[in-house]
Amino acid sequence: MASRRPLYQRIADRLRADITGGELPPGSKLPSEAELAAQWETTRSTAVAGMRVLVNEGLIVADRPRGYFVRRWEPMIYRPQREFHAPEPDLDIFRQRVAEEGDGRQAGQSIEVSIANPAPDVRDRLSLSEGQLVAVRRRTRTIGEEAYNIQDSHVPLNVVQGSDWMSPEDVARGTNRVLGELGYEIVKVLDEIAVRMPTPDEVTRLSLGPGTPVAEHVATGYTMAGEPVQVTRNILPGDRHVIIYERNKRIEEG
Amino acid sequence: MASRRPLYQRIADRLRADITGGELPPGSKLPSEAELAAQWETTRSTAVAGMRVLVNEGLIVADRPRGYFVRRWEPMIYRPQREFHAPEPDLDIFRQRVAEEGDGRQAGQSIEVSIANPAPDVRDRLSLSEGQLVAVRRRTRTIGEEAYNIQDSHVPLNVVQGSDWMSPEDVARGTNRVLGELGYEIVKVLDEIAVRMPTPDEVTRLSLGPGTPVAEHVATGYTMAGEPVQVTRNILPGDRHVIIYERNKRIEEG
DNA sequence: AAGTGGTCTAGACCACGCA
DNA sequence: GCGTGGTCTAGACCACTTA
Repeated sequence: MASRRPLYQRIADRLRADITGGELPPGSKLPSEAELAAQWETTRSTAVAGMRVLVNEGLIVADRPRGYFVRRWEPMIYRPQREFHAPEPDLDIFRQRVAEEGDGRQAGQSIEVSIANPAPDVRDRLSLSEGQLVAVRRRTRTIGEEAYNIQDSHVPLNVVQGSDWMSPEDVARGTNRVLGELGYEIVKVLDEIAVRMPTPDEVTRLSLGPGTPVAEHVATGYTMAGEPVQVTRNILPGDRHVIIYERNKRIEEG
Repeated sequence: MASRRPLYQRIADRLRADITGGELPPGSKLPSEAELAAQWETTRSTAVAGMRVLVNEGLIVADRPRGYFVRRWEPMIYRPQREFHAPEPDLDIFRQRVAEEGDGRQAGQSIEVSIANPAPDVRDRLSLSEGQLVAVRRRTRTIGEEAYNIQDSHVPLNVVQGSDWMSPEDVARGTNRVLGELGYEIVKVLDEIAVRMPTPDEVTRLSLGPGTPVAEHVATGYTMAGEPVQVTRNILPGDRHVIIYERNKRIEEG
């Protein structure tokens, strides 16, 4: 019997089918909890449980007190590879996208620089000994009021102390070039991408809705000598980014 | 006042702090719902709501009727780049990992081949016209009884019809080499990685717990002539994979 | 048999934004 | 003021596993 399936899940199943099937396109309004309770001859609590399933799947959002709506999906392109070439590559895509939309929202970023004890995973990746400090460059990219992603770069303090790397402003020539000028040109990068649910801190900083996972992209930059000099952690909300790479066979085999 | 924060969230906050702070290490048992309700002088329903928060964050799992436990995190390395060189690269890592664990679980895979109408996004990426069919090679990798990831490869039917590509067995020399032998050597690959919550179908196929996001990795392979010949979609559960890339500056600029 | 989480009922009061 | 979702209470019955 299919009716062994709990009622709140059957409610969710039905609405999910309507959404993926196109009967309820992105942006459209769903029945209210009270209406659903009536339709299914149950209480509001059970209807609430059904809606919660879809919210946690990232399919719908509650816009109180207007109601539930089918979520829109408009990801931005994210290309880790480009960062080698242009100083602020995806910020360009970023601005371009907003310009295209013409909705008056401004793309921007804010930068903070500080000195800190590295987190254990950063210390590991930079092969630092206990007590060694790092400079941290924290950048938040925004569109309108909304934060789009967070990037934290970490470099051993002795490498960048007193340089432009620590300027809390946009460095036009790119911070990687600054590292090069300091004698620490990055020639190899290791990218690690993990997928997880956000921490509560990330939820507030990125104003994430429930059911929105994040990609955590950690790029470790190495010098010619094979020494790690920079660890950059990007937090990318899943509903706003697609990560893109290109690979060429001949080059990789060369 | 901090007590403006809903009670069920304060319950979740407290337990989350104990988990991330190390007081409740991975694998340890949490209080039962009844115990929590008593401790916080509320009803079980509210305690349930608190636990649901942590479950949806992927921090804990309910192992009924034993109780709630802090989730363990043991990801596998996933390297899209390796696929150019070895035929079954991460399956090796796969087997190695299981061997290391020595827990008797067998790593394996099952393969199914079929002919189908391509999904719209696959048709797009392969630049097919309406009505053109594709061959689909669907592979599920397992450890013990548990599915670890799903891979669906799509190639225009006329390219691989009658070849080994369509054999529903492990092709030792690799399916990419088969494509090469057929005159469609892949020399460039575009990787797209999206992050989202799983569909109900994926939840059952991969036996995913709640609060587990997935990475959807779509690799489109191009021939020397720049024509797309193969679209491979990998679904990677977030709790079991870390995606790794390596980039070299000199090569990329060459 | 006891204890666990899973589901469900039938209510209640609240903050919020819109008409 | 009204309808929305957000939260909460005080119960209930169930399936399942372990002791």
